[in-house]
Amino acid sequence: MIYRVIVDVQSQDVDRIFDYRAEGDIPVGSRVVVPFGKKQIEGYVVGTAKTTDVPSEKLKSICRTVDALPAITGEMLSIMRFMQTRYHVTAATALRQFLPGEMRRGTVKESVEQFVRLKEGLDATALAAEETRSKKRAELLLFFADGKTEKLSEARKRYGVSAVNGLIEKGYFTVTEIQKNRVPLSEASVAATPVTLKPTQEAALKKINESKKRVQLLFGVTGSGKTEVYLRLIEAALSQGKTAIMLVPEIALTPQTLTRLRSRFGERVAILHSGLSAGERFDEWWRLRTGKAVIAVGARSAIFAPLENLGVIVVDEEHETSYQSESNPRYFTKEIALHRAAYNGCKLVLGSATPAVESYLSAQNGEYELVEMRERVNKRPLPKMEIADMRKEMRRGNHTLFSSLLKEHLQTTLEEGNQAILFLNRRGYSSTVICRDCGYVAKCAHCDVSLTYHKGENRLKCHYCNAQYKMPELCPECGSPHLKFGHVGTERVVMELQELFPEARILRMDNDTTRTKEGHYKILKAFSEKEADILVGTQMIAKGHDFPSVTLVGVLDADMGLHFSDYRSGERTFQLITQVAGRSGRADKSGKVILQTFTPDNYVLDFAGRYDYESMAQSELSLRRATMFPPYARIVRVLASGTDEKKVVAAIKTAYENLEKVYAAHREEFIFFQKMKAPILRLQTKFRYQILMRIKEGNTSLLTEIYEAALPANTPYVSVFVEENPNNMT
DNA sequence: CGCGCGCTCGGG
DNA sequence: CCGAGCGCGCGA
Repeated sequence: MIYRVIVDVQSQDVDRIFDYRAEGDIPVGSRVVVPFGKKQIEGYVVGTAKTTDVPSEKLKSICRTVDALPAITGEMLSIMRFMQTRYHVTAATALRQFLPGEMRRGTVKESVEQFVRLKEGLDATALAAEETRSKKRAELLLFFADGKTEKLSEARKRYGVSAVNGLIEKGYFTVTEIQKNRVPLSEASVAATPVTLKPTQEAALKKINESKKRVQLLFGVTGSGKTEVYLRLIEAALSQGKTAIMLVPEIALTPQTLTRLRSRFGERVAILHSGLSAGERFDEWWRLRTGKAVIAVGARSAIFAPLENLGVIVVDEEHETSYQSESNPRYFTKEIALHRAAYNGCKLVLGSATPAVESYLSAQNGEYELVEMRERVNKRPLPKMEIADMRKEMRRGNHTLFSSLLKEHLQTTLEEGNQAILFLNRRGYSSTVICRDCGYVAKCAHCDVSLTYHKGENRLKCHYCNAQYKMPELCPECGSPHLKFGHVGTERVVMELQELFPEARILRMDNDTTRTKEGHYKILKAFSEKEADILVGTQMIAKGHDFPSVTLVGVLDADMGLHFSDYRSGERTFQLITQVAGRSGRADKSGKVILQTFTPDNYVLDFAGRYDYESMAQSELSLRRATMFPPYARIVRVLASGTDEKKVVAAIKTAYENLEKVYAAHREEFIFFQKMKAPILRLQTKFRYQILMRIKEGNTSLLTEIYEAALPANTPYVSVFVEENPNNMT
């Protein structure tokens, strides 16, 4: 029998099928070891054949299969083909998404922790004296002289692998294995609390179930109880013997979400996300692949969960940009979800309080079913928003970060024993350090960006590559001591806030305070247990947390982002404000939101202040239709990046020459076509040049031509790739 | 003249 | 991606 094999090498050069022969019967989807060139490598059987064009002297035999059960299902092969044509990634790259990394590396043993100790009755001191040839061995023996037990990995780290293994071989040590418990959050398996559905939830469920459409856009205001609708849909799928995937954006992967699922579905839920240890990830994957778990929950990559017979796919907070992968393989999670839904004949449910306008348009077109939930579960009105005009504040002589309106409300909130959240989308103390005398700006040595001052550590940090520098006392250019700080960050907000309210207990939550494992969770827990009065944070505090005592939300710079030239900035600002506002007045207390801005009459703020999503969407869509931006056009960016600027320029030139031919042949399909430096020329020591295009929407063959023109410009020194509607244009 | 590195090519 | 084969440039 001839087996058709994809070798597990992520390179365009070997992205084709290789034929092998083998005795016996190897199921399609099996991982196999095959001879390839001089070496043996892993591959995937993607098909069989009776004959082959390969001359028989070249044809080699499969060495062996790797797993007891084929790792790759028929559906995965179908997704693989989809990804190959849609995103022009290699088959191996696509297939890798389906397997936990530790499975490919064969390091799955991690669940077992090995320990060593000296064998009983041995005299370590005497043995050490005999080890005259190796100092390491002698030290090692003395370390264990008191009979202590240590992790094998730790002993190897301290005394070297060869010394430890040598003495184990000599029989001086006993090695024991302890099985680690790896079911994450297993303690949360509480019995389900039956919830009665509110009429709006009931109606939404009914509409989804009766709809003939594949994609359901569940548009529900914050607090309308979308999660319960998801749970019911999942429940219904399970009762039909089917499986389910629920995706949440990275940041919303809070223990709350997981606990809720676990408490309803217990051990049938498997969690797939980056926070798990290698062993945990493998175990969860295996439980799904073998059918022990039937619900996969996780961020973007969980769309590749090894489930068969899907009954529903849920994408929560569907507007979140984290559903778009920004590194290889670059894919759109919702497109893959749609492919899976179609393959399984099940529904794809996209949920949001502020859908992406693209999705909203699809709903208006009738492509998606629009399911609305306009009422909050607690029947409370959405918190009232007030706009604080910071220009007036300035004129009145208030040069602080806080408007008088916000100060007043903070005061009363604190007096009433309630909590407040202040939102500012910039971390650190100050985002720029400028010399008043010569205009010098502190810049990163590896990136073309200015450095952010972090007062706590008294250091300058690059937010793009994490490089750190010490804060100069004098200007490095002219020696002036007059260094001033530019834009304010969260760290400075906390300091000024503390001066204003010396009694208040303030917590800060941003990338700096959540760096440690579980730091994120700890801060949220502390705040929800009322260990603090005010929470100051960036983006990450905006998502789906439920703090019953929060009655005030302040957005310190509501117009930030509106000044970026990104075509989505208006929509994003609206989404962010709506989401932060949703943190206020969740339980029985009514809430208040204050938007501080220098542009109070901006239409986006006006729509946001009135929670008028439809008007925002209509106005955004007509603007984008007029200016030919997504969803009416597609932005395609070809980026070349590498450390050698000359080579990068050469590569972008090659790509440009190829693309010019495509442009010439389809001029009427292009709205824009230009070669240029990337907005940030250098990032993490790599130079970046780009070709920016905008093409009319809906021409997939043109898109293919663009990929095929651009990708051959790749070299070993310059990576050239294609991005569609990129989230950030740095 | 010899070696080393960098580029090209093939892998079933 | 990785190793083999080969050509060219530099150093002894």
